[in-house]
Amino acid sequence: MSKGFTTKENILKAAFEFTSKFGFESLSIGELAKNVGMSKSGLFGHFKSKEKLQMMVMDYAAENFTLKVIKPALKYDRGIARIEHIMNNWRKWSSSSLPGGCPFLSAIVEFDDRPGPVHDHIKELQATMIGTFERSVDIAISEGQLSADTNKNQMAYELYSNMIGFHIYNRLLGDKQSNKRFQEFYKSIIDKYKV
Amino acid sequence: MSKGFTTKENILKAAFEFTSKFGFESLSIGELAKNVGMSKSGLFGHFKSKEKLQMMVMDYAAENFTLKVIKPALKYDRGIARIEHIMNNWRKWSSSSLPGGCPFLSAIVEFDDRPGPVHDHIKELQATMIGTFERSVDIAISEGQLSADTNKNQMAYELYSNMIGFHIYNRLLGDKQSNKRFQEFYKSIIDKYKV
DNA sequence: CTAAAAACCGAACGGTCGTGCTAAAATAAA
DNA sequence: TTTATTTTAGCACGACCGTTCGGTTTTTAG
Repeated sequence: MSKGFTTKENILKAAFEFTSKFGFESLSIGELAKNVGMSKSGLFGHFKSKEKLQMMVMDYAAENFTLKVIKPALKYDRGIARIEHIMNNWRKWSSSSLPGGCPFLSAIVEFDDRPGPVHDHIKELQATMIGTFERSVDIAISEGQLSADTNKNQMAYELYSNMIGFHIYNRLLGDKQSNKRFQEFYKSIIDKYKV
Repeated sequence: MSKGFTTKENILKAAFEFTSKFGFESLSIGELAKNVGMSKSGLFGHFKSKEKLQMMVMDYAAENFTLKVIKPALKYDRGIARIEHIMNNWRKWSSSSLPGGCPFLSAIVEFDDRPGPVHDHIKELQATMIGTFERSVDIAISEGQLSADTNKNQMAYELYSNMIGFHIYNRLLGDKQSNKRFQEFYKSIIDKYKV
């Protein structure tokens, strides 16, 4: 019960890092086995298919995201302060904590045209994630820090867009000013909805 | 001189559509050959490597983008009107003209961690594309429609982010309101910089 | 300590991958 | 029409893919 769990966790960690760098399509079982120092079939035994592996990697990434981005922000005051911490944790997560690019973004572009369980899984994870942002916006509204007629879905969309834009500017284009772009855009979004 | 060009164009068109749906990583020469009805080696002869093929598909996509998004907008007045047409053409291109997802976004996430000529190529193409937006912003400034202290790079970043956000909301999440989200965000960005 | 269960390995399977080679067919140039 | 050139097909290659199976080792439970 214990050994299996440990190695599975090791595998998922390695797979998470690999996926961050090279995407889900390139995540091969043989290569992964080599990375964690075990046989292909031994590794395969932990997941009954590659699809299951992919989905578990997504779950692992989601847990990592929650741990590094959401949870630390919950220590701060409800409202704008918490939103700001979420956004900054997110920015740091995607720019320095990850060994490569955002695995969610990889999953999104790789599976948005491939119907199946993996597609449904990443879609659900993203919906959940966005739901979290919407809830944090909602809290800021009920705390009276954002104007009462703020559309939480719209604002979450805007915050989300800024994040993805930053990620691309920072990672692909290597724009040294991407942090500044992100911050300035964030501020203008908040200002727009502030009371 | 003529026959080769024609078939090469056919191949690139099919590859473009395939890539839009399944990404560059999944673009295999055998599958592509099957799609255009010729042999694997016959197709391969047109491109001396898979990397060259990938880069040519990117060029094809860039031409398609220019043709469908940029060029039609040039018929409209310099300034905000032109920016608006670019953004709307872009939105339509990514949501209905393409058979699948945005091939540039695929290229970005698939190659941002793989150093090499393909990485450099997509990076250059994206920089050029963003440069085009920056120039259209610059025009609007010099026409006196946007305030003189508008940071064109920042504004282009914001327009770009909105576009990517829309693409993901629309394609992966299938959000019926993504068009509205996009339009509203666009308007607020323009308003912020308008004189 | 022993027996049951879980974990792991090595080999092999049918496929597909990108990429060469050679030769035939189709096209263009003369 | 003949010749030169380009285009295409067929075949083979080594490598890797996900997956299965049988057997060995290791871990757990009683």
